[in-house]
Amino acid sequence: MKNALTFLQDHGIQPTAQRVAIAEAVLDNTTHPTAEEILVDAQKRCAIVSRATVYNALKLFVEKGMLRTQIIREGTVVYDPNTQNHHHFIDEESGTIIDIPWDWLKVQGKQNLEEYDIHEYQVILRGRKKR
Amino acid sequence: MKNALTFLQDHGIQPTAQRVAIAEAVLDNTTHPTAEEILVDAQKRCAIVSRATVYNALKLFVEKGMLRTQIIREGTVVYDPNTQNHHHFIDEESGTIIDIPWDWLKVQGKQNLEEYDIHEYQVILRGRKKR
DNA sequence: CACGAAATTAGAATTAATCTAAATCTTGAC
DNA sequence: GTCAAGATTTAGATTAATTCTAATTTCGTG
Repeated sequence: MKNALTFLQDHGIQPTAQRVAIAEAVLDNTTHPTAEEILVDAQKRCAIVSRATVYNALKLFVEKGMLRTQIIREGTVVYDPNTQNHHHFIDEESGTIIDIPWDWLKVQGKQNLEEYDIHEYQVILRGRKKR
Repeated sequence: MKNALTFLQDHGIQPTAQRVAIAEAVLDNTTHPTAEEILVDAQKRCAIVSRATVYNALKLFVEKGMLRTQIIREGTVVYDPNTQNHHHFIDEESGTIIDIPWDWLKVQGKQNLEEYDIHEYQVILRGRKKR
């Protein structure tokens, strides 16, 4: 369990009651929540938090490298506390987004892309999770 | 240059003046346009086309397998007339989305995903195009 | 404690997309 | 050819995600 207060400080972010609540709502959350979901969760954590503050804080957290956004769901941005390289699997039945460890997959053939300066990449997989 | 009328018929779609204009606007378009961009283009092609009709027609075209949607751009769906498997490169400077041929890249290690039933996947790359 | 900067806020504004219900075409049966 | 049934189109209302605005509150420092 990450300590939200320490985490904010480590990223050079002035901690406030609202930011701590928002950080707590997102830092250990592996479900790839939307801003709206984070708002609901943060409001449960005692602080008075407005929608605008959630959007402001998430934008700041991303700028400071504490979180990343992922463009994976139609119509809405999701937030990802996993800032390491990784891939994503999307369950087509439930919409659940699951992290896939970076070293599970290898992408070969990037020498074909010499016209491109690649900053980052990931594999996006869609299907169903077995059980 | 694909013939829009024939293309509609081949996909079991009743052709109308509006649908032909919309199909022409999207079928040879490799820029991954949004519905709004397709509306503007279709309206130039002489037919009277409303926004609702563009959304209706694009939804139908996707259902019939004539187009695919891609979730690549923040906040909006883009349409892709390339229904073959392929990857995407996104130029971070301009936002331009470029198709990368399927066989330029190989993804290895899918045996690590035996818990998952994979229907499709693609590599999404971000960076800058050199010139 | 006072002051200026930073943070928060409610609500308005914007944008993409969907919905609604009425108007307008087609098409096939006769 | 005529007409009803069904398909298509439409303007505008609605919804949802996000950003903006401008006023208020809180904070850190001297």
